[in-house]
Amino acid sequence: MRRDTLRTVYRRLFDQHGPRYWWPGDAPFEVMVGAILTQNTAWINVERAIINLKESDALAPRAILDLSPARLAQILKPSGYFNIKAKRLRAYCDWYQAAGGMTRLRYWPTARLRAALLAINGIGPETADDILLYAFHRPVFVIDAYTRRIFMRLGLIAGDESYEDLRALFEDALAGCGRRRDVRLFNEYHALIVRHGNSICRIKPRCDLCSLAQRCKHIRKPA
DNA sequence: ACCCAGGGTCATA
DNA sequence: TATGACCATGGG
Repeated sequence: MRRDTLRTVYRRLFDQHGPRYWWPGDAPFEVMVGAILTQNTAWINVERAIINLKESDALAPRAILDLSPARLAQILKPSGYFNIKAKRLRAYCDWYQAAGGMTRLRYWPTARLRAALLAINGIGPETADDILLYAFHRPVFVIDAYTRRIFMRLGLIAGDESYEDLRALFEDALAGCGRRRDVRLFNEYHALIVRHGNSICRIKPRCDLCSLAQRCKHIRKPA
């Protein structure tokens, strides 16, 4: 994929939606929790679960580990898949705390950090990359379902590439402006993709971005 | 009454 | 390695 193509798409998205100021939520640990809870789930429901955690005074690894599995599941209920997610969140906290939290992990090189995240049960490539980019500020490009859909519709990818192939594709094409700027760009780019996939592209048959290419197909099939 | 959402794992073939 | 079942709530 050409660098200027990706930058053109970025500019279109940015002009259309403006800056996103991601990740929604503040502290790194809250980002991590959100990344796990948002798996195949609407963000609004994740927010409710995070509010529950805050109200239970449990938005911290130690506090989460102190909760019973049943109690944690109850707190996570609005985010769906609550039994699975309780287990995954607990597994994450186990690792996070054993590793010494941010004060230690911030010195880990990205490759090691990524491998460690992927080794946790319930943390797949997208969740790991969300955490790497938005909590650890590492220059990693997050690939999600929207990324595939939008760029497939633009005719820029086939759509059946592996996660790693796509990630390398985007990173290689976009990186190289310095670590700090790469992180900033990857952050905004993924946030814009989600924003776009979330509303406009789903509602309007042909949005401005999609008319970049002629192959704009609807997400919904005609009834 | 559908469809789907900012995925990931596990069991089969 | 490649599909399919499964997890589950809430909004449109």
